[in-house]
Amino acid sequence: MEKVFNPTSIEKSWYQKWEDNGYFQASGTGTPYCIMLPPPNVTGTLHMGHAFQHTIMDSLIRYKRMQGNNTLWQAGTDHAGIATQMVVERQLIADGKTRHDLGRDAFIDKVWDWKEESGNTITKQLRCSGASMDWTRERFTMDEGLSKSVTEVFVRLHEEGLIYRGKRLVNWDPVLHTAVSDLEVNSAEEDGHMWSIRYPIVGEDGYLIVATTRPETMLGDSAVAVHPDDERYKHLVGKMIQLPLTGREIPVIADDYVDPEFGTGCVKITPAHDFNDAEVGKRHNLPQINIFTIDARINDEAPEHYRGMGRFDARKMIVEDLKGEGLLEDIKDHKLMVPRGDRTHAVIEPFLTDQWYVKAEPLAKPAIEAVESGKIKFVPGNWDKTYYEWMRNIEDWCISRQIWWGHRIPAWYDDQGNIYVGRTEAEAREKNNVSADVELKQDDDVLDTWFSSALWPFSTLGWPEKTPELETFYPTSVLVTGFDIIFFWVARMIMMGMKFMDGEVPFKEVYIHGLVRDNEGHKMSKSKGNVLDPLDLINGIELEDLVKKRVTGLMQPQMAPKIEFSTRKNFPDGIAAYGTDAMRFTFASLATTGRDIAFDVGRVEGYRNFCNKLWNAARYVLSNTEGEDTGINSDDVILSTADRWIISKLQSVTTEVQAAMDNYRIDLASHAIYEFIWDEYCDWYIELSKTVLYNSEDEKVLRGTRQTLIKVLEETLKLLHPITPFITEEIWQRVAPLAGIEGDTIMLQPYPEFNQESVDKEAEADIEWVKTFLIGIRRIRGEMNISPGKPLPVLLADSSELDLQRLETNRVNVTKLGKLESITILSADDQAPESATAIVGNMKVLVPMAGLIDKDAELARLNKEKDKIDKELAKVQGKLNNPNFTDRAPEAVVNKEKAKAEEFVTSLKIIEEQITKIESL
RNA sequence: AGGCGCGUAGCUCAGUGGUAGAGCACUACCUUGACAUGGUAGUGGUCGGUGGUUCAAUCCCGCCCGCGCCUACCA
Repeated sequence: MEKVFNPTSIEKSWYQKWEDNGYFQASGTGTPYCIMLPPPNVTGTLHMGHAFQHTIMDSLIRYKRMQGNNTLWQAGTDHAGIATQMVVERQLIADGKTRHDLGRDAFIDKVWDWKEESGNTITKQLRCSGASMDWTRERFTMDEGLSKSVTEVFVRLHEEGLIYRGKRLVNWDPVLHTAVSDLEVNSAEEDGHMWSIRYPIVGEDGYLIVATTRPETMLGDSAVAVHPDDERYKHLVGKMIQLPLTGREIPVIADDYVDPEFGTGCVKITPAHDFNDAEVGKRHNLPQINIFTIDARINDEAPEHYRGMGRFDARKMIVEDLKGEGLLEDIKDHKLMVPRGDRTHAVIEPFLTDQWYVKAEPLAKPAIEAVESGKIKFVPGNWDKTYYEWMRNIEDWCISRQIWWGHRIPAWYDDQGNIYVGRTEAEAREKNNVSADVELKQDDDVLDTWFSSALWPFSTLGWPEKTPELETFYPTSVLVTGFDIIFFWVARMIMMGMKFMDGEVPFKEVYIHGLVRDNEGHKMSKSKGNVLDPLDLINGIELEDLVKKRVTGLMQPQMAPKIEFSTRKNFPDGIAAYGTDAMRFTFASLATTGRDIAFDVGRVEGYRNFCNKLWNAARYVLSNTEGEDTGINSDDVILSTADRWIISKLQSVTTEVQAAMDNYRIDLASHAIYEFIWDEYCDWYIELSKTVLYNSEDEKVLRGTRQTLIKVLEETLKLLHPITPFITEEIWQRVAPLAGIEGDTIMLQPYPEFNQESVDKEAEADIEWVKTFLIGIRRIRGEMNISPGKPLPVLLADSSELDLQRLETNRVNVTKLGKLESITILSADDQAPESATAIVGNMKVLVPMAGLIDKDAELARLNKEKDKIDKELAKVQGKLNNPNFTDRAPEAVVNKEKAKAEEFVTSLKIIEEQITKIESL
């Protein structure tokens, strides 16, 4: 083995081997365990969020697989309608073309080409992250089977009246020329103005003043509303208003919607361009006057000289014109919430169109109950509140999109505009008795991408067919996803799953993880220039390449210098090739529930070092066992105390890791293994094993230590494998034969189980004694500035039988590891020389000071120790002197405190004696 | 406006009703035959503030301060 762990050379080949050998496929035996991969955008690339999420899922899947479950990790990608179409359209624009130049069929061909070309990027990158998903079952939301599911669901919902077509206001993206759902609109506060406009009253001299943030919509006003109880305007209700600039007359109406306290208490009502106004309009039978084209330009409903103008230009002109007519009361600066499309960032326009909707409430009801009843559990639990909040106030879902890339809506129209829905055109005709000579035209629209995503848990398993996979793996075990798509995806999967799988939930648990942010807690984004690419953490990147990557293709090129500066500052040496395992371990250790993670590259480095530590431990083990007699298949061995101790400790860590994994606490699992490997196995056990391997001549003892080194390492590798698959496989391949284990891969080995028989409390206590002894010596060395290599004579005073017994079994250990020259046992009568002291229980470990130790330094050391114990003792005694405590606290707690007090008193006594002794020198 | 969450060492974060922990960073010493991507020892915290419950609160409850997110919004 190489001296230094080199991830690149290790990781190369394993994934291919695993995949080629079919290790990722469900075994067909054991309890079914299934995770659905949240399908990434087929034309996308891997980002930190994926890497984080996939680390969690892969750790769970590998863990469950090793435990003997029938595990399926369902792979696949999403067609991501709008996002993908935009990418291809952008490519066309580069050639000076639009999709309309190509026509629908040619354009869709082009998108498929692009999907083929780039679609493998994401799946290749997924493989780099070690994700053990079943590629043989890979699905795409627009492949044949899934498209069939989509049609089936649409038709069935339509038959039940749960999908309908309606004309109403939608969120319209004037750049994309499509409707989008509420969820695809993000509102944010922006600076704007509030214009107050005078609306003359017909037949009177006065006017009403209305305030608006969107003066251009006045062209579509149908009324002015006041509050019914507003005394100021009561007399005007029913009168008419001369709507400026249009020549139209509109009524004054009374409606509770108006807040009399706000502004003048008069509101212009524009039912075709505002969601609230539409409601008011409905109540008062007001006409909806649409004044916009699909580009949000003024249409022919408006006075001629505004026609064709963009909405923002029209706004300017209208304000000017009002000013010219003396109808502009005033203009104030005003902050308002501006809705923008999440893809285009264009201001979304409430727009009157015909769209398809899913009636949400009947579907939401059982979906709410599924969570209330505990059939679906959120982890962490508090996310159910978010879910309920959304589901209980759910609005009908607009599912039609006026784009080309997606599942075309299975509805046909005749020339009278009648609608016929069917799985095919033929079925649509048949069901509705439409004869063959009537010409039908299919709806041009496609479905919202999330419509097909909502079916993912059962469509990928073969629904509507009753496949064995569906039978076996539905309901799936856990869904791992970010809170940002609870509404987009999780809620809709639950609704659709309950609906089409006979009330069965799509998954039993939903593990919600946080967002991956940069090391300062900021959201990673191209425009901020703080994006990390998981592949760069794995493979490394030179500074210059990193800078280049971050500053090219910026929407705001003026940010480039700032980004370059911070990049050079944060990564002066670029990024080292830390490897997949180190990256995964980092994500695992940060995977605490319910919290975003601030990703610090320093952590990755630390865990790369951990990999190196493990690597070198393995190197030590192998170099001392390969070609040696390990007695692996014989009982003719003697286990040392240290052997029995580490085996016992292995049981604890196994329990701890399993408990953590079972509770989705991958962070705790990774910490437990980290500590075991570094702090127990490497720091203590390997060091203790050296005293055997380098000194013992007893073959049985040697065999015992050799086989313990091997066996514990082998088990530890298995414990760790779900988190860091590559390094564990690489080492395991060398270690397993020595451990007498057959198998082609660590992946399919049984996961370690707690074994009561291996628990050895006596050995644990013995090694604790050794540790205390050695730490005491090291402290004296460290604080007295005694060189680590200098052999020390040591005296033991007040030693008990047990101490002496432990000394005998561990004499070599303490001598070698403590670099002791000699150990002398003092009897009660012996006069101890002036010494530095360490305390092991009731025993004093003395290092004579002659020529070694500085008096003042030792006094300082002792006094520091004394202060510490004084404080602790005072605390404990305070408790014990409080009758409330001794009376009311549980006996066990009181006894514990008493024991502590005794211990402190003893230690204090020893230390005080020492202080007196040394002071008198 | 409503909801959720966070505030623990310089930084990033665990944690527990009963002596505050880790990684990184920092200080000193050490190239000892797995590993300097290392070893040994050490520095560092009134656990945001304030009341309450309790024998005992960093942990449970109330209020306050600061920060973040989500949902819905008054033209």
